[in-house]
Amino acid sequence: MTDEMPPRPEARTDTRQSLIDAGYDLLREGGADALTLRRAAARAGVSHAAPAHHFNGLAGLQTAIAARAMNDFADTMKRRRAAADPDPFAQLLAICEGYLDFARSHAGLFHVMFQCPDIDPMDPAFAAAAHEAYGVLRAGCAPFASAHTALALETAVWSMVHGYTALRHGDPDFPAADGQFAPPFATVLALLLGNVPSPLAPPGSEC
Amino acid sequence: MTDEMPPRPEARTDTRQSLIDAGYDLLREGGADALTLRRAAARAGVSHAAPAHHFNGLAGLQTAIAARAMNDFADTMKRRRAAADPDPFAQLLAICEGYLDFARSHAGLFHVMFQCPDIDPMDPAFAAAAHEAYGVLRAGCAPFASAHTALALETAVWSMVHGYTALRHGDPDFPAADGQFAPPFATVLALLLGNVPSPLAPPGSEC
DNA sequence: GCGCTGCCTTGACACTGTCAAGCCCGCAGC
DNA sequence: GCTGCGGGCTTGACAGTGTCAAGGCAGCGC
Repeated sequence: MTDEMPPRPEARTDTRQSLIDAGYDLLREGGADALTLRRAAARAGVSHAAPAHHFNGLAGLQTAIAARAMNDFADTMKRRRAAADPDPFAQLLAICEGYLDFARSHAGLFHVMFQCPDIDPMDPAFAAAAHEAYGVLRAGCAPFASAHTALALETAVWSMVHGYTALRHGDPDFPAADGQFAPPFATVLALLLGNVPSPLAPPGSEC
Repeated sequence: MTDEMPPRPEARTDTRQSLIDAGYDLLREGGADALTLRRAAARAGVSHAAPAHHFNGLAGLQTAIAARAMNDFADTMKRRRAAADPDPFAQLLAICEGYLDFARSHAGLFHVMFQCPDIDPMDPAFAAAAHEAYGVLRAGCAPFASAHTALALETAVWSMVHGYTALRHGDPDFPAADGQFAPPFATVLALLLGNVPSPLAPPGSEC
């Protein structure tokens, strides 16, 4: 049951949206385990079985919430970018820090978006939001890539920031597997970008 | 597994180990959602409440399983490395491919190891196994790093391979957020390593 | 022999997701 | 106007879950 026009779209989207909002808040306040169909229903003021009429079970609700969260995620990155120095490296770093920031302050949402084994990544709304978020990162990478390295560079940066985030459970001060603390992300990113063959390479590195 | 000696270590570790093995198999066969205290207990041939005497609830069992899985994970990487060309880049790439390989073929275990919000990453057995796994990757990175870039490079590679894996849900052929398919990991890794200031840099690049 | 200490079972509880049945209200047709 | 209908939602039930309390039972020290 997605967005194709049902008879009375308004009433329909009303409780549907309430359920998404309720679940969103549960995840934001209580972490990944706080989301429950029944809790979301109660908070939205409907009966415990109402969600089944709007979503394909728990996984469907999680997917819808993840789509909304992905939009906020993209907004967080954009906001950070807008507040940063116009220098390309600073811009991309700001985007990545928005990424880290969102993961740290919304661990529950982040988990549903990226680590929940049940959501449907092919869901149109989720895919569109993910595409939007990916676009922010892609745009940030563009100044560093030539045409034929663009995809690889985007993949490298996206993987790196995601891995950096996920491996420390959303907490940048979380020690790595060997007990050491990771260097700041800027250092890691510079290691990649400082050496990428680029039309706009940041201030010369050691070579 | 906790190493301090209880009165009858043998009997104790017997069912304890059975529970870990049962849970391990459940995850391997049925994915992340297949693990249940009761199912593990049934498969181990004990009552549904027995696990509570050996682990701190479900999270404790998950942690113990994750520790065992982490050991197998390290073994997978070592095995790949051993079968690879002695060239440093080939060695590190093989390690990373072991990483990807394990994630793809054991998605349930991978989820418990890295994406389960409930396990205790400070658990001694888990931490030791993670340290061991991290050591494999660290050793693979060593030829490319100078003393003062080592930590950053390890972090970069570990983050990159983890992110690359996680973002495609364990399936290397999973399209990225924008529907495109990611370049092979070797390309991405080369983007980082191909230019890292290194005592043993692979075939010269543009600088 | 006795008591004790751990391992484990049994039984119960609240909570979960999901299904089937039915209520209720707005709408189309007459 | 009334009737029939269909979708949104509720109610009620079910199996399955994690966790707790109580107790049985075996092995051990005394």
